[in-house]
Formats: sequence, structure tokens, C-alpha cells
Amino acid sequence: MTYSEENYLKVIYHLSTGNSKGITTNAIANEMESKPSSVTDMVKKLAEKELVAYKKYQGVSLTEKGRQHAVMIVRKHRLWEVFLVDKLDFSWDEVHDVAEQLEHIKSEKLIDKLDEFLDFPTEDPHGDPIPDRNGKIAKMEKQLLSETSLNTKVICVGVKDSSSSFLQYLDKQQIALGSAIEIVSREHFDQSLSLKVNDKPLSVSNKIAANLFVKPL
Amino acid sequence: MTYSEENYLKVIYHLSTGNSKGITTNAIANEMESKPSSVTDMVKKLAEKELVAYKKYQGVSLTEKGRQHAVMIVRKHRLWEVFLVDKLDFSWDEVHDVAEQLEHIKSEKLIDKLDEFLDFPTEDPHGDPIPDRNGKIAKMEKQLLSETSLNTKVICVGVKDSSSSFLQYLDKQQIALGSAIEIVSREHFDQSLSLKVNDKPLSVSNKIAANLFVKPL
DNA sequence: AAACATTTTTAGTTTTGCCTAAAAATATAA
DNA sequence: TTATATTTTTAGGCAAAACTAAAAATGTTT
Repeated sequence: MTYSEENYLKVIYHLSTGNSKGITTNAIANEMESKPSSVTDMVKKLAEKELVAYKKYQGVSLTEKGRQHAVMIVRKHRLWEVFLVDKLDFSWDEVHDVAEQLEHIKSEKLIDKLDEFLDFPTEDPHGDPIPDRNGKIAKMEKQLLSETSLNTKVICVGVKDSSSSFLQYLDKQQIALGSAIEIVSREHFDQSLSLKVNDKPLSVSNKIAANLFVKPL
Repeated sequence: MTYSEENYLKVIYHLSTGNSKGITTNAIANEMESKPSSVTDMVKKLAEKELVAYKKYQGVSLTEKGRQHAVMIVRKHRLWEVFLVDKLDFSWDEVHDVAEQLEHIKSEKLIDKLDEFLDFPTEDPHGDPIPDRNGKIAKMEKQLLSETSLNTKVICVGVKDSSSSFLQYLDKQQIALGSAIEIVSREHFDQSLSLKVNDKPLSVSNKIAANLFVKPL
């Protein structure tokens, strides 16, 4: 499996979650910052290897085999992120690009040993679940802050958008995984929220709230 | 710098140590398990980028810029080897292939943080020196066991050949870095040696002795 | 120094992964 | 439902990195 094939599988995997239909070549091309025609080429190759199911003009979807491969790449990516943050003191907004490279290292032993070394973490630094060595993903109860009702006490358990600008905003506001959040009021006009984050008052836009995962206390 | 270019630089670097003249395309092709014609192509490209000095039919040598790059790849390779052995419990005969992949990961921050995490090791698991972040290599006093005189007490500090078959042989004989070795006698016929390794008697062929680095106590 | 052998380079292909431009299929609108 | 717009695929090309086979240069013998 080449570097490039792995990237395609990963992208198709991510586009698939919560999307039951076939993934369009356009969507893939957008995500990969490439061209639809390039995607068509690669998708044919992946179909040849039975990693995706593909019918012309109908989009693609992962086969079970393809899904299994994709999940393993995600596992590697997220384990490396934990390593970078927990062991090498990277911050959560710095890990993505390096993990993108590390996820392609081929050695089952390496990844299982790393898993053990990190104490079998179940989530990465952004709160995303880490598949176990069999590809099983423990799903966590979580909801968007924007969809949470008033006066609820919740804790922050993840981010939807993990762009560094969003993560740096959260750092600035001292919101981290594990932060206690209470929704004090919701502005009707723009859906912005008044919060208490670790007992300190903070006002956030709906866009912020729509990218923060929380779970009830 | 591509993956392939890095591999060429690394190979040229290794062939250069202890070899003042230009490195032949044939030598490089042998080392890389490829063909001389392929080497010629790549060498031209590297010369274009001023990483090597190259004159047709005269072989290649690294420029200072090329040497600096090569040393950084070696630094990464050896640091990752330390990581694998010290932190993930790999044995010294298992690390090479994985380190070969990891050495191409691009992130200065990663490698400096890793260095720090490992406590700034000066040698890799085979006793080879690890260049510091400026490319400086501390050279260690060491000699081949085969060139050591009788009745000398030495300790094992490295291996010349780091193939897994040799390393596994050493494991079996319980010879490791730090082992105390005394040369009891040398057989004139085949230059084989009678040793005491950690006070236990052991007889080894000249070939073994010619691949073990030791230093006087 | 000429003849032969070896090494190195050149020339021309192949494969992979991408591209552009044009054609084909599908989706949307009048 | 036909016309128009959008999406997707095909066709043909390009660059990187490898290869084979042939040509050129260098080395080695006699």
C-alpha cells in the first residue's frame, strides 16, 4: 500500500462517517486539494484492489477491507498525536502535520508497542477515539455545546474542528478537554452563549459552540 | 528533499567515511540494490542541487551542504533507534528497518524534542555516535577486538556489522554493549580468539572479533 | 600502445501519481 | 421535456524514479 493510496483511504473514511451514500470524486478532490480526474484514477486503482466499491458516476464507498485499512491509519495517526503531546510536550495545535507523516510508518510491532507505552489511550489530544488493535472504536457519549440546553453542567470532551486557529482560541480562553462548562444563557438574536468555564464567565459565538463537544456531568 | 534523494545522500555519506576519494556509481548502486544507470540519473540531480560534487566518470563526493543534510538523517535514524530500544523495548536487531522509515519524518521540533526526551543520548543501540543538533559527532575511542593485543581488558562499545544475524549471535553469547572482555589467547592458525566475556570463557572466530568494537578499560 | 574488459553514461521505456482539456453523464431549470 | 449547468470520466501529457540495452570512457593486459 502506497503513501498516496493510504491518504485516499483515510480521506474516504473521514468523508464516510455520518454519510451513508457514496462519496463523490469531487468531495475527495476537495479534501485532498487535488483534481477530480486524479481522484477517478486512484479510485479505480483502489477498486481494483477491492479497497473501495466503485461504480462510474455513483461515487465510492469503502469495502470492509478498505475500512479496516483506513481505521488502522486513523489508529496510528491518533496514537502518534498522543505520543507527541504526552511525551514530547507538543501542544494540541501542533501535532497534526507530524502525525500525518508518522501515520504512514509500517510496523505493526511499532504501533502496538507505542500503544502500550502510552498506556492504551482511548482518545487523542482532540478527544477523538483511538481504534484498538482490532479496529474497534469505543464510542463516547458526546454532543455539541451548541445543542445543549441551558443551565446544564457539562465537561468539554472534544473538538469538531481541530484547526490550529480554533485550538489556539480555546487555549487563549483556557478551555481544554476536561474543562467544566455551564451554559448560563443563550442570546436569541445570534445564538451566542454566556458560559461559565471553570467558574469564570465567558461569552462565545454559536460557531464556537458548534465546534465543541461536551458531555453531561 | 525527497525520500529517494535522502536515501542517496545517506548512502553516499556512509560510503564516504574513511574513503577520501570520489564514490563510484557502482558502489552506490550496490549499496542501494539498484542499477548504476539509475544512480547516474540521481547523482546529476543531487549535483544540480549542490548536494554532491560530480564530474562524469570521476565519482561523487558530498558537498558541505550535502554532508550536513546526510548527518541530520543519520541523527534522526540513530535517535529513533534509541527510542525504539529504550522506550518501546525493541531489541537491537529489530530497529533498523523501522528507523529507516522514521528517519525521513520532517520536523525539526520533533527530533529536538525526541532528543531531549531520550536525555540527549550520544550513541545508538549499536554503539554508533549520534550527531548533535548542529551536526557535530563526538568521536569515541574504539578499536576492533581483532586488533587488540593479548591479556588486555576491554569493554565492548559497538559493532561494525549490525546485521541481525550477527546481533543475534551476540545475544546468544551474552555479549552486549558494556560487556567486559579479556583476550586470553589467539590461535595462530585461524586467528580465532579465546576470550573471557564477563568472566565466562568463550571462543570466537576472527570474523566475530573483526566486527566487535572495544575500548580499553 | 593496441586489444580487451570493465565501468559509467546515454537513450529510450515503464510505472506511479498527478495534471489539463475535452467528452460523456447526470442534475437542474425554464 | 428540452435546454443549460454541473459533475464525472476519458484521453493524452508530464515529472520522478526506476529499469534495459547500447554507446562511450576508463582501466588493465599483453
